[in-house]
Amino acid sequence: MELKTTHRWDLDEQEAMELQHQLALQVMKEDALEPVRYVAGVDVAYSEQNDKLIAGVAILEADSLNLVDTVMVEESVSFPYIPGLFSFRELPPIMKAFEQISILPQLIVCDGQGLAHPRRFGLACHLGVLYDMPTIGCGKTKLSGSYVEPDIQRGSYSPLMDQHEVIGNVLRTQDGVKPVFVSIGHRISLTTACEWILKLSPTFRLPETTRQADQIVRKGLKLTQ
DNA sequence: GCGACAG
DNA sequence: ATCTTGTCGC
Repeated sequence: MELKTTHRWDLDEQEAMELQHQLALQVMKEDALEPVRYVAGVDVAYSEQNDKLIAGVAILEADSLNLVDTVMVEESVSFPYIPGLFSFRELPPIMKAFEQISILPQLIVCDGQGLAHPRRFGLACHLGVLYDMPTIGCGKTKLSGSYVEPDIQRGSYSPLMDQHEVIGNVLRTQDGVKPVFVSIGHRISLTTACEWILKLSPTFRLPETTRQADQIVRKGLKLTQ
């Protein structure tokens, strides 16, 4: 995949936050998707043994959820883990992985937040804006916002609020299972994003895109150790 | 000062 | 995220 904009990664904490404020203005919150034939899932694992990040991309056929392509990339850590600046640590290896995919997806599901971020610019927004592609953030825990527990049935959800602003949905993907935190990344509406996460999670708590990407990086982690 | 804090 | 064993439940 080709970048529309050049982007510096050698920033300090202050510069990174300022860049987030600037890029957040480019986030498109409405549906602007092509028909989705392929969906991508991304995940990153960390090896503290050699201080390396392993990024994995899984491409799934949207209707069957069959895995049609996988890519794995290993890279040295170049940015510390700071809540709120997550993308500056994980995006370099992720984008390196996307350079190697053989099938272009029309939608990307990220492991982490999108708009549900202190500066409204989580990893999913960052990736979406840089590639100008539809993205969804689907996190296992929340970063910011408050919510009431959604009903126990699959498909139930409640808004994730920051003051009076809806920044995402807390969505139950399986009966009686801990909900996930869904927020838009770029070029998609929150409603459509939740529909996709439900469609991608027919059997387990997390969407198949994330589960497949997670398998890829876990295997890579075993080879490194 | 205290609690919260994506992976 | 990763470090880690067993254990409860479908």
